[in-house]
Amino acid sequence: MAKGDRKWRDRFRKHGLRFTEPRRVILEVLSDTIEHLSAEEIYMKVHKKHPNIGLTTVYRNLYTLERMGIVTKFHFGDGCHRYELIESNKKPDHHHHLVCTGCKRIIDYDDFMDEEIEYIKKVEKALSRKHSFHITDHVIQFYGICKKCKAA
Amino acid sequence: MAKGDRKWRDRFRKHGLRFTEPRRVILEVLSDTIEHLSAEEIYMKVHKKHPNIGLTTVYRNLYTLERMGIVTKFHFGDGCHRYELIESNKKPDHHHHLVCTGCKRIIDYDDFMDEEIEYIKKVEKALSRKHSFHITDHVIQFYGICKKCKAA
DNA sequence: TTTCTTGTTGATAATGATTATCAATAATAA
DNA sequence: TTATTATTGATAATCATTATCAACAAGAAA
Ligand SMILES: [Mn+2]
Ligand SMILES: [Mn+2]
Ligand SMILES: [Zn+2]
Ligand SMILES: [Zn+2]
Repeated sequence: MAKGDRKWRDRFRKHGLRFTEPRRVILEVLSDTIEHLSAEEIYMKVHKKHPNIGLTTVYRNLYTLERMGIVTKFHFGDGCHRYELIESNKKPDHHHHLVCTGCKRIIDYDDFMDEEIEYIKKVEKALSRKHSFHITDHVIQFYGICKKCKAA
Repeated sequence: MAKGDRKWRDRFRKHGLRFTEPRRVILEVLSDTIEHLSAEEIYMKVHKKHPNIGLTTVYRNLYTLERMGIVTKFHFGDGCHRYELIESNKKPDHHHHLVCTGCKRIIDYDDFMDEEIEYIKKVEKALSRKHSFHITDHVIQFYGICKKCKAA
């Protein structure tokens, strides 16, 4: 087992789960990309090097990874869910999205997070108080037209 | 034709479309609710008084209404889309959402819009500049546990 | 090691939401 | 009236996602 895999192994173990080959490969695919892949797309990448791993297994494990807090599932308005590693060395940790309604490109950003975090904290506090609502998460997405689509 | 319907009629006409009975009924259902209904749920309400109107027609017209800028389609994480009149006398005009992950309740809010609008404007401007991205819309949703679910 | 228990997988079938087809019908224009 | 075009409802089809289930593999117990 590769060195870095030890960490994953332990993490799965803590949940009473096993660190299997399909899981390793799925995590590899997610770690290697900057994109926001759908289950199908992840499956295709997995399939190239490991044609024996099935689509069902991909779906199942994405759900597992979600429950473990390793990946997040998004919905950007095309007909499917898209997955992203929560901690990746290819992306900012917590970030929001710009979604181009033209070409469906998704842009990660975290460069105005100071203001955003401040705002979010404020709103969360006020909303929690007013509606007795315990906020655990949020989704912030801006839709519009990207550079390339504007030019075209 | 009822008085208020004249306005709708004209609005459809401007798009080269006709103000039909199914469309009238769908708009009626959307106007009368405070909820965030799915196509299926809208169909059920429509069906009660007009059993001849089909589900396909509901879907088709929701799409039409969306393109006309009369309704918005949301996705709150359960398996379907939910529709809301953009201008309603039962709801704040532009608003954001609190989504309870326990009971799936959706709470509209617009009571911190001053801060939010200010923040959104700022971020939009900065993002537009930095990524040459023309922002036309946004989605802001807070997820968490509502009052009732907390108590239970 | 052998056995036992339990998590995991892949193939397949099933589901559920949404769309495409298409012939019949209704509204508008000519 | 006639011609044109929009709309509808029934039906079948699609697409993403889940449920089933028997075969398999990892880890624990003996
Ligand atoms: Mn992202
Ligand atoms: Mn709402
Ligand atoms: Zn684009
Ligand atoms: Zn709740």
